[in-house]
Amino acid sequence: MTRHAGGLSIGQVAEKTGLSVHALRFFEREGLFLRPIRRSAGGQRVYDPADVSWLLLCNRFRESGMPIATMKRFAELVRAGSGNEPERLALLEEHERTVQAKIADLTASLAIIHDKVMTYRRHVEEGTAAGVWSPKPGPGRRSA
Amino acid sequence: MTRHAGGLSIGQVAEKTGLSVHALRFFEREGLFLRPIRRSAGGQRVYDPADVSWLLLCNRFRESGMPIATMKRFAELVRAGSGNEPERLALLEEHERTVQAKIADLTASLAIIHDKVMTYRRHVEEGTAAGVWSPKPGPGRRSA
DNA sequence: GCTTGACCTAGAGAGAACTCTAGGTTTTAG
DNA sequence: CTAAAACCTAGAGTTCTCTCTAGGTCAAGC
Repeated sequence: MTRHAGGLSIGQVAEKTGLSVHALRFFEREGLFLRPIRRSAGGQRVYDPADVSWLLLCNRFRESGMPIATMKRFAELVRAGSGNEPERLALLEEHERTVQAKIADLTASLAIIHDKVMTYRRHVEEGTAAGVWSPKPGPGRRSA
Repeated sequence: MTRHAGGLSIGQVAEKTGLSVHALRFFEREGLFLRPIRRSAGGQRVYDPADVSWLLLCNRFRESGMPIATMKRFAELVRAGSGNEPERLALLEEHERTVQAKIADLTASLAIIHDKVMTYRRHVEEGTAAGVWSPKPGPGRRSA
C-alpha cells in the first residue's frame, strides 16, 4: 500500500501494537475505534498514527482485564464528543478500582504461593517430606 | 446425607469453598482431586475435610490465574507420592514468577490508568477539554 | 506482466472454564 | 409416608476473545 499521507497498513499497525491483523479487524467490527478507518482506493485499511496511540491505550485496558464491552463503551463516549467527561471519568475510576482489587488479590495469593515454594524448597534441600500434601495424609498434617 | 465419619456433602463443600456444585463435579472429572472422592451407599459424593483444604489451595491457584491443566499436573505429582518434590517445586516457582509478572504488568497499567483518571478529574473540575481524546483531534494534541 | 505477499469479507472454529439441562435417584424433614 | 430438597450422570450450551478458513482482490518487485 502506497503511503496515504502518513497512513499505515493493517500489517504495520499490527507490528506496532502487537495485535494480530485478525484482532485489528475484530476490534473494528466491535466498534472499538474512535472513528471509521479510512480505506485505500482498493479497499484496504489505512490507519493514522492517532489510531495507533488509541490502540496502545486499548492494549493497556485489555492487559489490565477490561472487557471489550467496556472498551467499546469508552470509545462510544469519546466518539460522542465533549460533554460526557464525567461519565468517562466514572468508567476509568471504576476500572482503576477493579485493577487495584485485582492486584490486591494477586498479592494475597502470591504470599501463599511463596509460602508453599519456601516449604518445598526446605523439603527438597533437606530430603524430608513432612508438611507437604500426600495422597493419604500419612503420619502428620497435610498443609503444603 | 447422614454423616459419613466427618464427611461432607457436595453442597456443604460448595458452600465452604465458594465453588458451585457444578464446578466441583467438573473439577473431579478434570482430575483435580488428590484421590477418588468417596461415595455414600446411594452414590452421593462424600468429601473429607482434607479435600476442602485442597480445594481452598486450588482456589488460590485459580484466582492467581493458574490454568486447570497446570493444577491437574500438580495434583498428579502429589498423587504420585513423594519423590517428585523437585518437580512440584519447579511448578510452584514458575507459577510464582507468573504471578509476579502479572502483578508487575497490572501495576504498570494501573499507573497509566491513574494518570488518565487524574487528567479527566482536572478536566471535569475545570470544565476544560484539552488533552483528552476527541473524535477529530481538534486544536491540540490527543493524549488522555 | 506476472508472481508473491499482503489484504479483503463473512463466517466458522477454538479453547478455557464453567454452567445448565434433562431425566432420574436419594435424603431429609415433617 | 410423602413431598421437597439435594444429589446423580452425560452431555449440550454459554461467554469471551480472539483465530482461522475459504475464496477471492490488491500491490510491489523483478
